[in-house]
Amino acid sequence: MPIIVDRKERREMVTAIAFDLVAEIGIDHLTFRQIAAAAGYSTAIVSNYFHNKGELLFKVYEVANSRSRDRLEAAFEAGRPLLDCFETLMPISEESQKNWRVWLSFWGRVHLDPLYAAERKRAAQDSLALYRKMLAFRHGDAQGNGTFDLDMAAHRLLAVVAGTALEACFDPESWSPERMRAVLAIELDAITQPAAG
Amino acid sequence: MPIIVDRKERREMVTAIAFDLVAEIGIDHLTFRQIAAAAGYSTAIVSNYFHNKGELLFKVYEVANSRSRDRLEAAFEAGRPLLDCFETLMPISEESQKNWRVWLSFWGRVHLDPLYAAERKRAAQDSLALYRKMLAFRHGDAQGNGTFDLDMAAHRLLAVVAGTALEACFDPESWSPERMRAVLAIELDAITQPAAG
Amino acid sequence: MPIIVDRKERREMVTAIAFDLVAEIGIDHLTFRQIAAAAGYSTAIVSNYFHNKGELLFKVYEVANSRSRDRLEAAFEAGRPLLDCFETLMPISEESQKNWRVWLSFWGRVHLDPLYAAERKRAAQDSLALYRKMLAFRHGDAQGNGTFDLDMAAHRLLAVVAGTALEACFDPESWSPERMRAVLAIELDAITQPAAG
Amino acid sequence: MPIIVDRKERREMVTAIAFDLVAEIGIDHLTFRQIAAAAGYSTAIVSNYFHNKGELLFKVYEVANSRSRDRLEAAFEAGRPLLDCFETLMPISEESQKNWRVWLSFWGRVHLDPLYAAERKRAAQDSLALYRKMLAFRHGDAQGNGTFDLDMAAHRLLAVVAGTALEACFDPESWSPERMRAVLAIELDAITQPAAG
DNA sequence: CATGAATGAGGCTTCATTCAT
DNA sequence: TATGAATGAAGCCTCATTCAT
Repeated sequence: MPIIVDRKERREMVTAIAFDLVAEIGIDHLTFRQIAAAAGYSTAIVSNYFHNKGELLFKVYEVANSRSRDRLEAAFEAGRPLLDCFETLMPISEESQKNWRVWLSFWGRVHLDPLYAAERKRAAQDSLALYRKMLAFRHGDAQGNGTFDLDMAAHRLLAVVAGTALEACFDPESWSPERMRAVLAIELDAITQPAAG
Repeated sequence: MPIIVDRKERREMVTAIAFDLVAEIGIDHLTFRQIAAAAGYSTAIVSNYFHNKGELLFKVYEVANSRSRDRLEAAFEAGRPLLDCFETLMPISEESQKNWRVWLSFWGRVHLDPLYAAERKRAAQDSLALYRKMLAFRHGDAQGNGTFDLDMAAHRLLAVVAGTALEACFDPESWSPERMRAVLAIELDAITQPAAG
Repeated sequence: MPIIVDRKERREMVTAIAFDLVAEIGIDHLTFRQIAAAAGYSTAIVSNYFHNKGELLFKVYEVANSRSRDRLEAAFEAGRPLLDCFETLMPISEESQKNWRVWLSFWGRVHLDPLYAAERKRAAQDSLALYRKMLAFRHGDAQGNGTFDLDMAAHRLLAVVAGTALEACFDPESWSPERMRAVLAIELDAITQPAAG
Repeated sequence: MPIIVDRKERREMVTAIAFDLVAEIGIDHLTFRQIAAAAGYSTAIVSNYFHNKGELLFKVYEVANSRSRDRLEAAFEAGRPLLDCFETLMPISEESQKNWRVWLSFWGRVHLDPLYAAERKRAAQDSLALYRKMLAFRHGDAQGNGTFDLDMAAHRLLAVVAGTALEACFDPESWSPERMRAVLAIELDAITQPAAG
């Protein structure tokens, strides 16, 4: 009997390697040779587990979305303060930085490829739903009066989180972790104020 | 007597064509032939006016930055309300949408290429400076007490503007022009409140 | 106690499967995986029973020759009229059609590979011998005078049979079964006429 | 000004080279490298003048059909006897032999590719039309009575010509030029006999 | 100044074959 | 005996770039 390999596991291994490579060298320079070298296999390893390069790339993109979502949800489920939760999304830790580099590598094709467009939109809606849940759970009391617009709050939060992290990716000196945390804190505060939100 | 050609003008013409093509088909599919065909010249038109493809691409990126900056500054100089000014940056008009698509196409390489990293940082600093100026000029009176942190306000604004536009690029149905305007309006309000900002 | 496998039987099974696949998809697209899938075994089924792909392919070609020969001989031995006998060679029945598709797939390499050249020539000589026998047996009376050239008659018949079937493969609408039969009939008649042949 | 090249002429040059190579080494071994080497250019020469390999191959097949048709028609127009005309189709001359090798290389894909199927059928109908014309012109007197079936005669001739040449390709020793000529002669005679045809 | 024919490097992909189990 | 994971060679094709004109 030959070595039995868990195909799913192998796919995830290759995907993880590709994920790191995309973060490190970008999509353009991501070749079968690069992946094979990083994985310690021959170039055919990719074709063995994916129909083509495109399938692998899309998987990498999906992983980027699910990983960050998982990190955020885990922090929330652990009962950590909202500020801490959203801080996990900032490009501070190694993991989160890689995530943002991968995202930036792929976002150029979102408006060109319906597959990516759909996945990006799905992820955004997913985030909005989670944000609403988080805001409602922690600041449920703030919604005492009917003026609090939860959906608007979630949208504001999504924009602030995305914008802060985005700019921090490009100008980390101007956006120190403390700065990001301060901006998130003050915005979270503003957003959850009944009168304003 | 040689044919007199305005090299600068020609470069700008080619750059503008490349700009539109990047927005339309992305960097990956941008070939010399595409540019030549769109320009009505031979493929050598690129080599003749640029050292190589990379030089042209970087020029395109610079144009993306300068165009949006120009639009914003023009609106401000025209005396329009801040909200209107920042609205010009949202992916609503054809021009602004193209701008965002070009940005998204290039941002994947910012962390890989020091040239792009420097230009991106420069543009960010440039934006921050302009934002500070705009906030100070229009809401100078709001800074009555010394607690108003202009730099923090500019950073917040930068994040909100970028994040709103970014998410709107990917999920325009969820981010109608009205929604964008509403988010910008409420955030501008929050940011310029002496107590909060 | 090892598993007892009839190697010869297995080889024939694999060959038969490859035969059908060649007729269906052609040699170029015939892969180990295709064969394995059709046989319900792993791709190693081929390597286990043949030294390499070439050996299997040649076997398929031999089968094509022997099958058609068997059909023709069986019809003759059954005492059926010559016309009926040769009709079994026309691409009318499913089996015969497959046979022709396989032949056409392989004939392109006859002049490139001495192995195939030899087999093709052997099959042709074999056919000629059988045709002579058939003509002599059924129309022996027509050879009353010594002018009848049996060898020439066999050659003419070989050409007519091959040519009719060949053209029918490519333009079945123009070559209805009735047309084929009519051509064969009139040619058989002409060929076996003492004066003419 | 660069070297101006007649693209049509270049395409024909490459096609002719590919034609010879197909006859010499077969389709399977026909690679861009082979063609480039034979043409004295780089491998890109093919892509420069054809959209892809398939387009070139189909062109080669079309050339095979048109060349043989031209040879036959030229002989007929020159007023040569029918026997001489059809002799030009036999695999005797270098040119005709190459033609048959090319045909045999391609016929394996006729039933797999509608493009080839259509072209093969077209060529067959074209041949039939020409054969009818030739038979009618030369043996017009034989059609005095209404029993002569010109269409049937053309079909018979097509089968005989194809079958004779086909078998001669595979067993040239048994099918000497004299043998081919003799078979064609006797068949032409039989076919044009009013009573029989 | 402008052309476009030609190149060569490199990418993705397929597949017969090997080999440890 | 039978498996199927892994390989490596080779194929097609694209494209930025060069250069003679």
